[in-house]
Amino acid sequence: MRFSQLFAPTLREVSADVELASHRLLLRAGYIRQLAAGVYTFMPLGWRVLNNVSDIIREEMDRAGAQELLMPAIHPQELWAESGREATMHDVLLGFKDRKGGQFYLGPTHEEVITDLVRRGVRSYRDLPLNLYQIQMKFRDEPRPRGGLIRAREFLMKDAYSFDRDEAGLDATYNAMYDTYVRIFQRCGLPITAVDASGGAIGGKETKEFMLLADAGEDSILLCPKCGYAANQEIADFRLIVATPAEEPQPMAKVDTPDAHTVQQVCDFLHTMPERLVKTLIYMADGKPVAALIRGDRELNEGRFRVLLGAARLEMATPEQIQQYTGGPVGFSGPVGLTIPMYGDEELRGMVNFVAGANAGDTHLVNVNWTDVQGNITWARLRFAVAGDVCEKCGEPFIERKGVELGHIFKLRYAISEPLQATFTDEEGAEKLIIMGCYGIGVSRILAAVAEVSHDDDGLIWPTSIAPYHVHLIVANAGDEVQRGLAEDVYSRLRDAGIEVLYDDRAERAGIKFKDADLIGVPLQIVVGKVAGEGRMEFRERATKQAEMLHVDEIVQHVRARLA
RNA sequence: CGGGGCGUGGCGCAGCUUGGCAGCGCGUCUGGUUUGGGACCAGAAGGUCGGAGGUUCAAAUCCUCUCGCCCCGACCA
Repeated sequence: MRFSQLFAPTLREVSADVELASHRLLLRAGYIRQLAAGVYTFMPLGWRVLNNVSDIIREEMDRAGAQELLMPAIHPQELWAESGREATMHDVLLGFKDRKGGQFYLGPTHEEVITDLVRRGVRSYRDLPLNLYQIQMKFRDEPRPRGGLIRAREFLMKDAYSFDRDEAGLDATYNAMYDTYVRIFQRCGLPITAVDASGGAIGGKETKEFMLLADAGEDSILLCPKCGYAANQEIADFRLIVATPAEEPQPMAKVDTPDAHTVQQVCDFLHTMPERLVKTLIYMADGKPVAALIRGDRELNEGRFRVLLGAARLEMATPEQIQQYTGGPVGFSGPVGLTIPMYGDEELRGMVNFVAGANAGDTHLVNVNWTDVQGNITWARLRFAVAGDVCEKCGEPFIERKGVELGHIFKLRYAISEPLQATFTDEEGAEKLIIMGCYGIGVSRILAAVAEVSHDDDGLIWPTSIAPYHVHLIVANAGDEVQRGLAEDVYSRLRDAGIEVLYDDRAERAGIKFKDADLIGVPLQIVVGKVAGEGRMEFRERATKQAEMLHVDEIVQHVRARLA
């Protein structure tokens, strides 16, 4: 490709509020342009990288026996109603009505469509197993798109869905996908950490997320430096260490705490610390009120709480509901005198003389002890693990890191096949539900992820496997006949050898071309300049900036050796 | 959803507090000098100041509404 014909408008500067390095550099180097919040164009360079990533994914998926297809992005509302996910995923669904008034959604994911397809096409155990995938734009109305391609509303995704006869079949497919994912990320040059994760709204335990550890990430990951255990904070197990109380219980007392409805306000007012306070959160679990008790400085793990309750829906109570069930306003709830079911975080059992709400306006209780609480409390692990908590397996303190989720493999089991009644007939003639798995990769997010981990002050640095071109050839002075002639010669020799080369033939000053080359980040650079008369040129590596002089006759061989 | 910020030639920004001919840098075009790390000189083109309404002799500037974008936080009591 001749740079003079390439549509890659590079930018010297971008808006000051573009913060992430990946976002800024992809914009500056002309890979992407934003059209609307979380909606981007992939320009020729960006699209080439995306296609290289897609090719790697295809090769590895096909190797694992999966088959590619392409499903519609437009989904009839009825299908989403049938699976029950129109309600649970309502907030992220983007859609429209057609001229007859029919409601459609733009696919945020394709379990419904693929399961509908398979239930119509699969009758017998002889038709299984199946593993079908596609690479396609997904549409999600993210409440807050951010960080460029890291969280977009329209993004390219590889999604695969497996259909097996039984658990053993699903296990085999799941394990094969795990290995496939490891290979894919490795080939993209991404250091990935596979972590235990939660199945989100669908539930289920066997699921792994493939995370890039980076500050730009939105998920919190807990890592054990000793045994290698790694998990999303949503699910991380930890060993509880309860300090034995050194204080004698004091008599409970009521105190006025006007206008103090947050933990911090109460602490400021009473001159105490959040860890001396029991916070009482009122939730509605499938319509019934429950209370979660947690230390003032901790965060409730809602997912864990929901699973503990066995509830399908869990939401915070409204101020009106809190008044109704606790007798007090928001911000003054406490375990003393509460009559709704209470669930306490295990960590609280060792607390003495703590502070809690009095279930009355502008009032808290001090020196509360568990003997003051009449109702029954179910003790359980309710809070999130944090850095410093110790590993369940080996007792080593966790390290906490941010992670960007690039892939997710997940045993769906019957979560979709049951509501959609996707069944098959087994050897004995019995009708059984198909057991499913799903496996996603954020393809466009990989573009950002690689940019995030692989760049320097001058620009991007692509790994050869997904770089838009292999070689960036520059003619320092395009007006010089000798230089020009040699550059053209090198250009055709490289192309004849099947090497993808971006040839900067523009009549620009050399400095501009060097800057653009470093920005764009093609891994190998060749500069034809002053010594062109001797048939020699500079060969250099973008990542290290190391350069050597080579003769035109050895250039193809040399490039090949570097690409191998 | 809550809070904050920003919308001004293609891009990045100043001007707004205190209303009075719309500016700067980059880019673009023309001519010349340059030519290995985002050159220099001279000249030129290019903007209904996001949109609507209002106040005023006069609005980019003040007021109201609205749309868009960015950031922080999201029912944490």
